[in-house]
Amino acid sequence: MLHDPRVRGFVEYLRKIESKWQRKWMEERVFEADPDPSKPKFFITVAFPYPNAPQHLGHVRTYSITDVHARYRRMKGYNVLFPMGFHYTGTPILAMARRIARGDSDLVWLLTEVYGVPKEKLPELTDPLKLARYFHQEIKEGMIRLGYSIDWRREFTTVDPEFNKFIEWQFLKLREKGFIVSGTYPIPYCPSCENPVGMHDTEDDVEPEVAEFTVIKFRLEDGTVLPVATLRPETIFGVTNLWINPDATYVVADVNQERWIISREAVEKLKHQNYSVEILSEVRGSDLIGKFVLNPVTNEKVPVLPATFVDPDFATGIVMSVPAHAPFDYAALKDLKQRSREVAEKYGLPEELIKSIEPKIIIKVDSTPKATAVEYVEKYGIKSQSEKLALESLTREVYSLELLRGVMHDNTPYAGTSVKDAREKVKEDLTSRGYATIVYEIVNRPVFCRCKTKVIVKILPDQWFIDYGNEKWKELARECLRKVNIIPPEIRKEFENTIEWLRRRPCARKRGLGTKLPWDRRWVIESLSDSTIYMAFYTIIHLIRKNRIPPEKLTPEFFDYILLGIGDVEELSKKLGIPTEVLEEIRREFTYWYPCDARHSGKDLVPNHLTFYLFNHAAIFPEDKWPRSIVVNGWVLLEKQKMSKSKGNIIPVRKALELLPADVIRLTILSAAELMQDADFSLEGVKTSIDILSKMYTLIRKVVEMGRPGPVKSTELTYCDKIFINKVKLLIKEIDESLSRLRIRDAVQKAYFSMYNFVMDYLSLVEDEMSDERRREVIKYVLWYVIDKWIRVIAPFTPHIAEELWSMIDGEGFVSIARWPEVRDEEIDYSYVLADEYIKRLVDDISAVVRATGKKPSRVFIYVAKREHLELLRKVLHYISTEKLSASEAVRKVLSEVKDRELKKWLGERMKKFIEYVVTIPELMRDLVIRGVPIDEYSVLKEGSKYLAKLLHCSEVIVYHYDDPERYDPAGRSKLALPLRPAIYIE
RNA sequence: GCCGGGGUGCCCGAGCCAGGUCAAAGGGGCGGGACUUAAGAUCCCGUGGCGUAGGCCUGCGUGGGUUCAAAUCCCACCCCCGGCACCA
Repeated sequence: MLHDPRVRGFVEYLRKIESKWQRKWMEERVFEADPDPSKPKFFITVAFPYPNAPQHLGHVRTYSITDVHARYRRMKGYNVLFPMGFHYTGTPILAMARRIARGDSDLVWLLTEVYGVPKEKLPELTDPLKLARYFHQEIKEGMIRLGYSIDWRREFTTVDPEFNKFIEWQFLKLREKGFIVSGTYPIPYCPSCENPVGMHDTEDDVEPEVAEFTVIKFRLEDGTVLPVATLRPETIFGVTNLWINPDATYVVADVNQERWIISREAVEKLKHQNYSVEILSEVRGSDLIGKFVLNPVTNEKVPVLPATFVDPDFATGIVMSVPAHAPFDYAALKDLKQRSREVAEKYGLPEELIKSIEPKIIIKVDSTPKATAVEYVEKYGIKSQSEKLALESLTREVYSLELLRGVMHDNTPYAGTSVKDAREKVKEDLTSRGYATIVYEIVNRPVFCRCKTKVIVKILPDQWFIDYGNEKWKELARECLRKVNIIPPEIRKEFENTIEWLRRRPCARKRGLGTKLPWDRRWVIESLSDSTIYMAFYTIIHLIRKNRIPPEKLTPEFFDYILLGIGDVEELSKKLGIPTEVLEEIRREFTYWYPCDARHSGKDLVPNHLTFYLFNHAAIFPEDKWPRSIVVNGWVLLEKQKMSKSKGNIIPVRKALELLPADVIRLTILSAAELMQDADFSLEGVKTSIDILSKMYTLIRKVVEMGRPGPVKSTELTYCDKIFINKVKLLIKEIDESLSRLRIRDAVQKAYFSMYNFVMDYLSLVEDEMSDERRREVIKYVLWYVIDKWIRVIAPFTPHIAEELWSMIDGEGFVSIARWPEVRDEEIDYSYVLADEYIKRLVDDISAVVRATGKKPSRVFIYVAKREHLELLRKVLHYISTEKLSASEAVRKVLSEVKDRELKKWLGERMKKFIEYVVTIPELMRDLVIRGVPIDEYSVLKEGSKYLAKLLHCSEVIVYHYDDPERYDPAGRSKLALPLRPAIYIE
């Protein structure tokens, strides 16, 4: 398609004009916005890019939608500020640079082959900051070349010293309010890399799942602790014995001043979880078999028995056995009983002891005490503890069954308590009394780090958290959410849920770029935490720079005054040595622009960034500075496929721009889907976009070449002209409505495709009138009227071609800042809209007849009903819509009201037909009729008979009143005429 | 598991929140026609079934229900996609 020379030519043409207009916008500072109290302001922002790699089409969507929104508002008369910054904060930039330094071949391939980074640039990109700057520039260039209407004077990065001071202020504020807390935090960790591991750092991208285990201290007679790890502490009441792997190696160790026996593998893990562990000696698992331990809760003495399913690499390597409620335990017990003699001999135990162990039921399910595990194991015919997979799945089933429907049995102190509650209570009770402690373990283990080391859990001490779990803060966030307009409304629920989910969240790390915690400089504020109120910074940074205010003067008092209006200007001025005018100017700029009227982002940021955005605004700013609206959009697919690095099906912005003009890229993405849906970027779509742009361009050019129209009197307009003009007006109004709700795809469809079709339809109807000189002038007038509006309407979507066309019609200034062609409802003459609907429907009907009969029409006769009949219809429709009557009730009611005998008879004869017909009138037509929009069927068709003939491909259309005595009506069809539905005869 | 979103004709995709020309917008593909030396582009017609007069029948994941009337409302079920955090 792109090889077609004509397409190629048009594409080249577009590219040429695009750089031209981009240059002009820049030169004339069209998008630089300063406070202007005479205009309503609109401050629009979008999640800033993270420059650890170039951008691809997925990013283009969010920014393009934002740009359309910005441009639309600008044309609607708002003073629009659309700024952009760059997010350097965090570790991915470091990781990227390190991987390049290591010569990671996958990454090198991705960068050079997919993203088109020149090979010779790579060495430079091993420096994180240079890497960020490099991609920053590339991304910025892409944005400029895509025609985004950004005020670049306000650009900043999150490592700028001025920004650091701003974030310091934010964190001091949060801390003042008690929203920053410190504590410990368990995290998946690679002991070899000495780093936390997330999904991206593991082999096969597995997300390591950390779970909290309760470790209950059973004790030998000498007080040595055998710690057993469990997810179900409430089952402590059903313990019959402990399990130890006889073949594993255990150690006796000093753990936090107690003597513990744990598996050798557990030693390192405990150390990473802040236990002090000192190994005293080693023992074999088998040496522990047969010993008795004391259950700290029930004070029962239970034996230690051997089980092969016990994994020494899991938690402490010791397990408590609850055969009634744990399938593994029951299976192991069964195994043991089967070879009780052998085992007894081997470990010197009384065989009776083994034989005497029976599952102890401690949980009721649906009010019946049940040995759930026993039931399941028997039901599924599990033969031995070595059937690991089956037992794991049974464990899950038992777990959820008992969690959901289980209640503690009468033989426990928690009788009647649900399993769910009992679990918490027992845990709480045991830990507070020192009978238990907490150990974390990776539950989906083994998970391996990319370096092949097994991932473990580490507890980070003294971690700093943002406490999104704080109930008071949550209430503020909920309030903030209630006040904000969410587009599209469907995702509001997700925000609501997120607010409820959120708990405290680590907000600082030891590595990465960013701002240091002001009260503890070892920590760097993490990226999702320094990006929550930065929109405010856009409003002031350019002034900080213009006035050459050094970062050290950007004290908390400075921001308190600028952003919150706290403090005395004179005093502050004296203290900082900044003139009061300057301080006041900056304060004014902030108060003019803030709050943010629209915040855009992809839907991935709803459960984190966007929700944090609400939280932080609610915490720091007064209500009048809270966000006004949030706009969320879906992904971009490539030929229906999800874009992914591994598939290599990523189209970087740079490459897209090499192939296609910006307007085409924009239009393709914008028209592919409505906001929340995934937009498929396909060759097909590209083709369609180029196609419609070129058709539109050719058409408008043709109109322009006809020359400017001279003066035309409104009386010279024909019925057809007026229909066309009013249809266009209505269309523009609809586009406006769609755009105001950001139904961009719908707006695009209408602005390009519907508009083009309207114009083409009109042209085909009037083309043969062009020979008449006067008529030609009028048509030109109509067309110029329409293209003037048309060009404005497409400007938000494809601004470059719009500017070019605008200059072709000698539009004033830039179309980018021209007025939107506002259409007030009063300006639309709906009688023409109704007439158009009427004609369309009639044509449809006639075509249906033609099709059904197979006749080729030469003459078409049309018989129209009378005005009084239309009035009857109007009444019926009115009753249906206002009094909620059924069609038949409404018709009957109207019939009863008719005084005129003729009319009554007319309706009476047609009752059944009329009722059936009423229901079938399309919505738009129905509304227009109810509103009393006038239409004279006879004159509409009379005036339009020539056009009708054209539309129907027949030689003549003859219109009669249905009761015209002179009418030609061989088939007697005229009596079938109903209001707005004339009778037809074809020959 | 928890929480969200969704299942529409050959395909993509509107419509469903405010039930009524909804056989279901708009594309795409396919078939036919016009134009052309031809192809492409463009335009017209058709695209569930039946029908020689604007009609009828079947239909919007499955099964029920409410209603004069349901793709649209209610209930149950099945299936698909996304998020679940310290990662930007």
